[in-house]
Amino acid sequence: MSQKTIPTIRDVAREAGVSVSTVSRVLNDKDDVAPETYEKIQIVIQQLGYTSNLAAKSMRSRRTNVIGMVVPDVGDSFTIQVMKGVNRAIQEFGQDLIVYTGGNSTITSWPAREQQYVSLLNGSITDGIIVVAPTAITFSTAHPLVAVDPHPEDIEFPSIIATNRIGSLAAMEYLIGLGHRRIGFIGGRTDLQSALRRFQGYKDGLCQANLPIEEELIQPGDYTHECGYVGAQKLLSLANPPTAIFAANDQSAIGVIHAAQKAGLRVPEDLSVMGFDNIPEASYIGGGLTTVDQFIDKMGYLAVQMLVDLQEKSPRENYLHRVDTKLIIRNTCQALNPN
Amino acid sequence: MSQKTIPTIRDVAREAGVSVSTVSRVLNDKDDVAPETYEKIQIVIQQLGYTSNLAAKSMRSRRTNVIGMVVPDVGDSFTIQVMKGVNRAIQEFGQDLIVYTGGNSTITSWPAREQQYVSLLNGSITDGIIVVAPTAITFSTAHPLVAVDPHPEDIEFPSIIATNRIGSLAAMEYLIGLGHRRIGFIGGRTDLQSALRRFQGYKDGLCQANLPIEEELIQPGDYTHECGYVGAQKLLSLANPPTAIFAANDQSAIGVIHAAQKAGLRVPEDLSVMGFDNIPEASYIGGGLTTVDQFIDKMGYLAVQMLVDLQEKSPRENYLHRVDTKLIIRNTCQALNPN
DNA sequence: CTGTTAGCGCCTTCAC
DNA sequence: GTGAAGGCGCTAACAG
Repeated sequence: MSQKTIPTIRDVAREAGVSVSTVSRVLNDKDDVAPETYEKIQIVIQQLGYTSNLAAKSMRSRRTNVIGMVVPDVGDSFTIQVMKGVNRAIQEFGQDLIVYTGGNSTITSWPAREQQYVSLLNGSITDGIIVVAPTAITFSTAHPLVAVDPHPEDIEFPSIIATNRIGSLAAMEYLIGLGHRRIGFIGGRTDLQSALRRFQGYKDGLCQANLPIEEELIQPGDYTHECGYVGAQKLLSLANPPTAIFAANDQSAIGVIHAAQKAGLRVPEDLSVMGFDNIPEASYIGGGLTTVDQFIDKMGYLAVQMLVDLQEKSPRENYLHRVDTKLIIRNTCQALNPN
Repeated sequence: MSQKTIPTIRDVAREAGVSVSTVSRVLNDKDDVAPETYEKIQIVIQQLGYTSNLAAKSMRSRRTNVIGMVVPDVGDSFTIQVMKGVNRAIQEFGQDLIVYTGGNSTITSWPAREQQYVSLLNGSITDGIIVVAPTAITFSTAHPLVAVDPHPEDIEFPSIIATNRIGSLAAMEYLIGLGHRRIGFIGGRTDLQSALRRFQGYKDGLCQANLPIEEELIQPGDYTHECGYVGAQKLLSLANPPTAIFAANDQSAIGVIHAAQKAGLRVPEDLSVMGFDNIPEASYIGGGLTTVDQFIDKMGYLAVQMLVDLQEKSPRENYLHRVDTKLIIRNTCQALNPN
């Protein structure tokens, strides 16, 4: 808050005794500027503390080297993981990053606002944009766009998706391999693709082993700690309770563990618990939560990479990028002891 | 990616058979526009999927209702906590949020880039800005700016700081109250104000109890898990090892616990461990990490509140806002058993 | 090498 | 109530 008035390119020009365009040239390393002129202008820029106005700049020029990101909520753990990967990538690629989120929850629905934010940023401030968990089915933008974990099936933009079903299936195979036959499931937010596919993996896993899908073993959820806690309580109070519980994400798996502890059950001796996500906390829970890593941060990293690719080259064929999942075996699952 | 060409205000005007200025008026709910004209324009906007260009818009008008945030790293846990609070606040205040971080680590130093980002955003795209853990000592901006946990002492802008020293002192009083006399310390990043003040609290705590400050009990650190691990190993291999270790943040406290486990020590039976921050993971570590909550998210929330205040009213007196810390007693500290 | 001339898309006077 | 003109700060031709 030193100077109350922000210097413009014109101030620099006047001070340096040159024209605005010359200043613009040194600003963008364009054309050839006489070394002395260059020097002089640099000095003036320095002493005036001049910074080019992003708004004005991006209105005229093509490349801004700023990548945009539209997220539903900067506090969400999935989003945060993605951001970490994105952060890593922008440093590597020498880009700047703008994360946009709207708190202005007026009339419009989220899909509509999503689209609004995209066209707000992309092509004006940013020259490429990442949308996290988009629910909109189409975006109107002239600049590259990459979606991370999109909700709709029939999207028409490049996107990065996790192999949720496969990871979930692997988890089930592991549990079944340990001898578990009654496996409870805590669902995720049904409005998210990821949750649906994890659920599918659960069912496929049972099917594959010729085990029945029992309604009473399936609890709805919403990816929160609480739903895991509540769901587990219900499952554990069943006449014939499950010997293992598979939660659609780590957050709810933690809830399950807490519910088990509350009920006096030991994990994994009395109950095996499987999560999904491998969030940072996971390695600390009850000696290490067995879970499925879906490398969320890698998704963010890849998104940036795709964007940069898209900017350089023209659209490639490979529009859908799958990120592998991996079963992380820790200490919350154990073989069913035959009693 | 439906339409390849983005509609401008002019397209809307032409389509609706009015002038640009009229469209601008309905866009901003300015003046009086004939209801029918208003209606018609709204419809055209809808069907064209028009969104006003942020860059152009913010270049002309005063209020954008967008709050900016400049952060060193969107992946950093402190930053994330702050963002959570900010996110909560913007929803409440009906603002949008732009988080800016630069990966373009070219020539310039971080303080310089910090300043650059601020003037880049503020006044052009945003009409108020939050800088997290700024290291710059001054900013040139005409619009409100609030700093969260600033590094320098002699800042001249409104800021929100945690009462690090007091919280740290409380932690020490607690440990000493439990009977500990040899208390190890794992330091934090010395370039951060917070770390310095936590260290001060450690020393003050010892002083206050007439205990000596012993160099060998103090390990340098950098707020990482690893430094906690390494530091603890050194402390525990001392001829006369400490009975308690106070780490400058939770992350390193977790490292301490891991080192203790590795060394076959039980926490808290054989070693008490105290953290600082109360990050989400904290409640899961070893039955719950005893730590000091500095309500980081609250700092973010307050920052937004101050900003909005600053925008409405003129500068107030209360430029420095302290956020309380609170000792969170969990299960990693216990009374020294006299053996 | 450098200055001049046009705008980018939008908002804001000022007329009508 | 509405349109026309001017300009925000900047970059991209085009002249010199």
